[in-house]
Amino acid sequence: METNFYELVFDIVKHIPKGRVTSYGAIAKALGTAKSSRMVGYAMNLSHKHDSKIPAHRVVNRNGLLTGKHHFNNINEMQSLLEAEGIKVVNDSIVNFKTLFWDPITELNV
DNA sequence: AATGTGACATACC
DNA sequence: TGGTATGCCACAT
Repeated sequence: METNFYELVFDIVKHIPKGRVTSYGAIAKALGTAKSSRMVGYAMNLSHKHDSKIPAHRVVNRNGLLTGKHHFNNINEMQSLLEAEGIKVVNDSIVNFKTLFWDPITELNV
């Protein structure tokens, strides 16, 4: 089998509704490995290896800060993608992050 | 097997 | 308020 962890992460990220965002910790927690929040981001870094489209721009840290934008091809691209989804981003921070926050546990595991 | 690492999170100074 | 430090766990080497 493949590396389940990444698969699970990608699966959740791909299920993030358009115009919504979530945090690494939330995903990790949804996977049952709340402590591996770092691995979630790590998985995203490898997302480019996966042919699947991973909206990594919808995943930010607990502060709603676009910490991972530096890992994109273009730093501006992450914010542009978010704005394209209707998400307001100011100073690399997501506006109304708490409102736009999408909890995979609540949505996927009702 | 052991060591290093990290797109986080939390605590402390 | 902000930088530093540690924990944490799964993957990479």
